Amino acid sequence: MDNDWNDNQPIYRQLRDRVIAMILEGVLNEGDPLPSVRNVAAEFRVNPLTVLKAYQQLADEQIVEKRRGMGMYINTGARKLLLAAERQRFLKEQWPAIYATIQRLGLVPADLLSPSPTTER
Amino acid sequence: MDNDWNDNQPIYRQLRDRVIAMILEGVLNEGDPLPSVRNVAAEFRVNPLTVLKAYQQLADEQIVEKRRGMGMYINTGARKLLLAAERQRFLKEQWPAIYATIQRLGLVPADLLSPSPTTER
DNA sequence: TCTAGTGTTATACATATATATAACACCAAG
DNA sequence: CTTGGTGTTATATATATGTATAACACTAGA
Repeated sequence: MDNDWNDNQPIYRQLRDRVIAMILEGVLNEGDPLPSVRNVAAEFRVNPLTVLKAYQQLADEQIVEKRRGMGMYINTGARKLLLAAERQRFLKEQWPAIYATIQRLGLVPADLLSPSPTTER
Repeated sequence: MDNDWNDNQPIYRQLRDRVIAMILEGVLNEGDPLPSVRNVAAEFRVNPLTVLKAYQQLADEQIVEKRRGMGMYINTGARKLLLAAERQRFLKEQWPAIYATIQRLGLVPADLLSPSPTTER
C-alpha cells in the first residue's frame, strides 16, 4: 500500500519482481489469477500501462497465461521454471558484483548471511 | 576497455561506482587526479557529458575537488568518508532486498561463498 | 602569446520510462 | 442485450538518460 519504489529500477520491473517474489514465496500459486491491471494500478497509485508492461513481460517469459476478457493466470510449472531461471540469473548477473562490493567495503559475507548475528550460539 | 554496462543502471551511475570502487581498492589514492572526462569518454566510447555527470556527482559528495583548468582530484579523507557512507548505504538500502532474494531462491551460503558455483542439492 | 590539456555549457535529437485520459475488444453473469 | 469485470490500444505530455557537435573558460608550459 505504501510507495516503496526504488529509484534505481523502473517501476514496471519492480512490479514484475514483486509478482515473482509472491510466486516463489507461495503467496500466489499455479492456476491463481494475478491481481488485475486496474486493481494493482489503483492500489499502488500507478498508471495501468505501467502495470500492463510488467504483466506483459511475465507473459513473454511464459510465467503467466492470458485468458481473453478474464485475466492472467499463473502457468503450471511456473514456480519450478522461476526457481531455476532466477537462481541462475542471480548467481551469474547479480551476485558477483554484490560480492565484490561486500569485499570492497570490508564486510564479512558470512556475517551478512547468518540470520541473526546477535543470537549466535 | 570492454563495454560491461549493466542495463539495470544508468551509465553515469556505473561510472561513479567505478571510481568509488577504484578508490576503495586503492587503485586511486587521495590527491590523485581522476582520469579526464575526455579520456574516459574516449576509452569507454561514451559521451563526455555522461562522464561529466558522474564526476559532478562525486564532486557533490565531497569526494573529489575541482581545480579550474587542471582536473579533478581526490580529496583527502575521501576513502574514509566513502567507507562509512557506502557501508551504511549498502547495508540499509541494498542488502535487505538482496538477502530477501537469496532466501526466496533457497540459496545457502555454500552456494554463494564457494568458488565453484553449482553444488549438488 | 600560443598551444594543449583541463572542466563546462549550449543546442538539438533519440529513446526509455511514466503519467493522464479515453476508448476498444473480449467474456461471464444477470 | 446489458452490465461490469478482464486485457489492450491510442494520443498526448513530461522527465530522465544518452548521444552528437560545437563552443567557451581556465590553466600550465613552451
